[in-house]
Amino acid sequence: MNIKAVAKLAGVSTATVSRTINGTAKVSPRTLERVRKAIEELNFYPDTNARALGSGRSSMYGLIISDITNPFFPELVKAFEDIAVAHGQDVLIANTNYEPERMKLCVTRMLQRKVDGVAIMTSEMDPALVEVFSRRHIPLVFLDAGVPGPGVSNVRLNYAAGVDWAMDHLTGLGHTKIGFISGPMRLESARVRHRAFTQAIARKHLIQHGGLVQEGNHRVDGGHEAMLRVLDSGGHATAVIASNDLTAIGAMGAISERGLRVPEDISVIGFDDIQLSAFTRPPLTTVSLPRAEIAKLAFRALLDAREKGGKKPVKGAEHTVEPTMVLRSSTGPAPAHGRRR
Amino acid sequence: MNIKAVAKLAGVSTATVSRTINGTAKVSPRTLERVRKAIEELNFYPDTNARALGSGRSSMYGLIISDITNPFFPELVKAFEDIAVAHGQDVLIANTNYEPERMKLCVTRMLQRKVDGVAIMTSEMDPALVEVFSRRHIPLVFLDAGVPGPGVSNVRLNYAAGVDWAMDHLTGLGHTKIGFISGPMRLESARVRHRAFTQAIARKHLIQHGGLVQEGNHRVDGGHEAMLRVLDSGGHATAVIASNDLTAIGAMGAISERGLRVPEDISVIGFDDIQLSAFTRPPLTTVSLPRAEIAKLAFRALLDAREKGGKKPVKGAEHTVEPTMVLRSSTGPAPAHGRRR
DNA sequence: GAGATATTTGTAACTGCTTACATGCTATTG
DNA sequence: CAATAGCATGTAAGCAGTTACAAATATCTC
Repeated sequence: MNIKAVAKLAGVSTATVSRTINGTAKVSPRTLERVRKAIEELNFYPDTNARALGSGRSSMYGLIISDITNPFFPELVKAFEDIAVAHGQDVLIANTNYEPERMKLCVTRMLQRKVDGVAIMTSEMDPALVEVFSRRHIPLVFLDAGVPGPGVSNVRLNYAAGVDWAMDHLTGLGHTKIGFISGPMRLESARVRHRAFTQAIARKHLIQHGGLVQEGNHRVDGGHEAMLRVLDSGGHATAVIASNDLTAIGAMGAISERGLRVPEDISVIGFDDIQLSAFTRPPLTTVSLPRAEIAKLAFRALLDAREKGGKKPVKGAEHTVEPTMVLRSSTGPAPAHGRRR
Repeated sequence: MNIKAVAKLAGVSTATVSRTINGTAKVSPRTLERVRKAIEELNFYPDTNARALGSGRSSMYGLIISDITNPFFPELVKAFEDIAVAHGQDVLIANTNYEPERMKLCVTRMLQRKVDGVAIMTSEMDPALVEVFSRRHIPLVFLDAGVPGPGVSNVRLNYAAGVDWAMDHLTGLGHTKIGFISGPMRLESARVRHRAFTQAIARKHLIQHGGLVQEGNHRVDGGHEAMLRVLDSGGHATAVIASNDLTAIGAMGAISERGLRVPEDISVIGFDDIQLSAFTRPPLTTVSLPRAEIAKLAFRALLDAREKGGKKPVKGAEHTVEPTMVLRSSTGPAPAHGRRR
């Protein structure tokens, strides 16, 4: 079952069949109808591999993430895939497992499959790899990393706005001793968030005890341990902002382990709004990063780079995604007389 | 950069290069070395699309799941992908979104890409689709669905053993009024679990109040509502088994909403052991379905079908995965004088 | 109605790799 | 040492499409 059979049945050449399938050139209504019917009758669909070989376009986008097991990603992946499928594209997903080493493998896989573009939604990025893709005119889009260049776009998260929002919320509730649990500081993305926090503190003219800022690892266990350090630091925190929801969940565990209550003794704010955060006890107040929108913008950036660019790569776009605040029950008024010990 | 360039540099034919890359035929050590060096020097890697076209094998497996956003799947997907990548294969993931209609689209995508096999880890299965694949000699593996046939394997979950385990645990703690929250009964997989529960009840000679079994939807909200119905049924449950962890989480929410405590008033057991279940309050006792093992068996089944089968499809295998009990803190002794109201 | 122009269709080269078959070369054997 | 077998390699025909270019047909203009 191939294009030749269709051509024969329709009484046209294979070129005409190809053209009607792809719409790459005008086909007269009469032949179009005949070809359509032949395709229908034979239940034909083209071999994507042959198509890719012939045209140089694989109809496939690469999507590189850290770890699908991290609850931040599934929604992103799904949204991306939905859009891609709607555009007749497939998606090749690759996990780096947070290992820069494994990133190379991911890149190789993408190159071998001749993907039409790659969304790199992780921070483990080696600038040398950008080169590899741009040399082959493969559009790239990053999540909050690097700078747009020829064929390279970026979806920026307005992290600072999210942090400001969280801070306003907390100070509005009377909190002044506010802790922060960062992600692993070796990641640029974690440093950005950390910086946003310290700037917000400065803007609010709050004095900051050193122990109120601790490093986590973006996972539950790291949040747990970091929170214990915050509690033991003598900073008398009445509120904590965690740089993602998993960290916040770990922090809440640590807090209740110490016999304190959320939010009566300590308020907690997370980041991301993973599904789970609606079902913790208490439900987590968090700054939502809209994954569907990120996916949409990322996909569009890749698509545009191809369409506008043609052969020559066009300057990539930069979009900014605004987070939104999701108020649930893990935040409340600062305790009247400071935190009980 | 193609195989011809390598052949030229190494001073051999393209056939020889192909053979050294794929190890499909003996190549003398001397030429092998020369070709290796040429490949290295040119930093060559073959175009997968061309390879697929030429050989008929795409080095790609399909993985059909319901919804990557369901916490059951990420670990499964990741394990499957890890193994596939280790075998030099890629994975094409498709979500059905629980819609049988969308399943067709998934299947078409798989066929167009000429996948070497498909793991169908979802219940929305139309037997007609099996035909589509088997006609093309594409191996299939199901998760707890259908029967093995030519080229069709199955990874079976010993759900009954898991339910028995949960029941033993609860009766051992003195519980006699045990509720069950099922998945959506239109799914075969949910019916299997439901059946396992009623059989276990019978085996234990427990009398069963009708209201103790309620239908959920495998999601948190369904568990929440179903649990409210259990509480209102007059069945005086002191323990509940949920057919997955999300359901159990919803149930715990409903319980505490009613001013009851887990596990002092009601014990709760989940199924799956999703990551999250370790971080609920209290941490959830659950029956773990080892996703990594499922993935491993599924992949192996597909691989074996190809290797053993050659052209003619070989009878598929059936493997059984045994769940294990994960004891955490959501289960405890039955309240001494029945449940307080 | 001839010539110019635009539109539709066909021809065939090309994509990069695999592989059946042919060929040449080196051991083996009686 | 000729005949034979076995091994390594080359030749070239696929695989199933796409697309540049040529050819054929239709439409328009004066």
